[in-house]
Amino acid sequence: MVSRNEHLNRSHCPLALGLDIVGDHWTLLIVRDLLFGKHEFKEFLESDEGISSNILSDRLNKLQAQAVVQWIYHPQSKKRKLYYLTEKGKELIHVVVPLVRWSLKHRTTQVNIPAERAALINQGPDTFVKTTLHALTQWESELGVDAKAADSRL
Amino acid sequence: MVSRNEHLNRSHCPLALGLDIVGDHWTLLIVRDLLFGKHEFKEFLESDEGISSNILSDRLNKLQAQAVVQWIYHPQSKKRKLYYLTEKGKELIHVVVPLVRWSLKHRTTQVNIPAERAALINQGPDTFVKTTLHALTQWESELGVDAKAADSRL
DNA sequence: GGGGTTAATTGCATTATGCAAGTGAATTTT
DNA sequence: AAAATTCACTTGCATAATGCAATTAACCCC
Repeated sequence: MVSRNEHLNRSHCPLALGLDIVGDHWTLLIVRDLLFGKHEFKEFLESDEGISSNILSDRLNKLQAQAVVQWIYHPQSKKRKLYYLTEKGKELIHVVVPLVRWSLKHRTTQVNIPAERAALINQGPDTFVKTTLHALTQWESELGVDAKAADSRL
Repeated sequence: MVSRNEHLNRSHCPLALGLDIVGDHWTLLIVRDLLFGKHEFKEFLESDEGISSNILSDRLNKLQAQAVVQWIYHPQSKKRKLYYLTEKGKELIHVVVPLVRWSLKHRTTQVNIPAERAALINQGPDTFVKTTLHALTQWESELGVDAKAADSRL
């Protein structure tokens, strides 16, 4: 497994602790996919970002270790895993949305957002957050998952 | 200079673009110091995080290239530089604060925050943002700096 | 039981980071 | 005005993380 030093010299500043979890190029992109309804390894791999499978595997492990992500087996197949965000993970939406808003406001290059999502963003950040989280809760109840439960595997 | 690939395969998702700028271990910690009134190379070096001088130098250059940071000479000395946040840079406070809040809410380890800052945080995020930004504007007017101006060096 | 899927893991080249030491210009001290 | 010190970097080098392609192992489907 690829290992990331979480830097022993680090202060105990909460920002530094947060950055130990999400302060890299890939982690929040995976969280974004999870927020927007992707659940499988293959789906993350095939997203436009072009993440490679070893990095994806490493980040999913680290997110599990931080209780941001959990998974269950696909109900129809033991070889497929369905990853999902815990409550802690879902709350990262409050970090992701401001970063997206900052990026949109100050970008110098072209950006592409799915039309449906752009429409939702235009209804304001609060509606966007509420709608996005509601869709996840919906998925959880269909799959019989409890995102609040502690992971017995940890 | 240390160089960071901004990953040519990247999608044009605004989150990915934002992460190309702030998606690493150090950048937001430097922004935090700038938000809280630090201005000199030496001050960043001496912060509790223990950043090394080559990385600090590299990140300050990248932040300047992204128009997040600018600098002027210290009014009393040509060998000292005073770094400061542009408007674009100051708006990163809307990313930093939610990440700190997330971290405080979900931390498993002890954190240390300066007493004065903890008191300010407890007045709520909006007051915290307002007070922090007001202090920066204050500094700017004392130094005769215009954070809104485009940097002619770019 | 052969072929295809899915979720990884492995090997290896490239890139980034961490640390110590060094540089050079600008100030301060003597 | 010479020497020492401060400040903002740079350089060299060992170590760690990343990117990419290829491979593996378990599972499912027929």
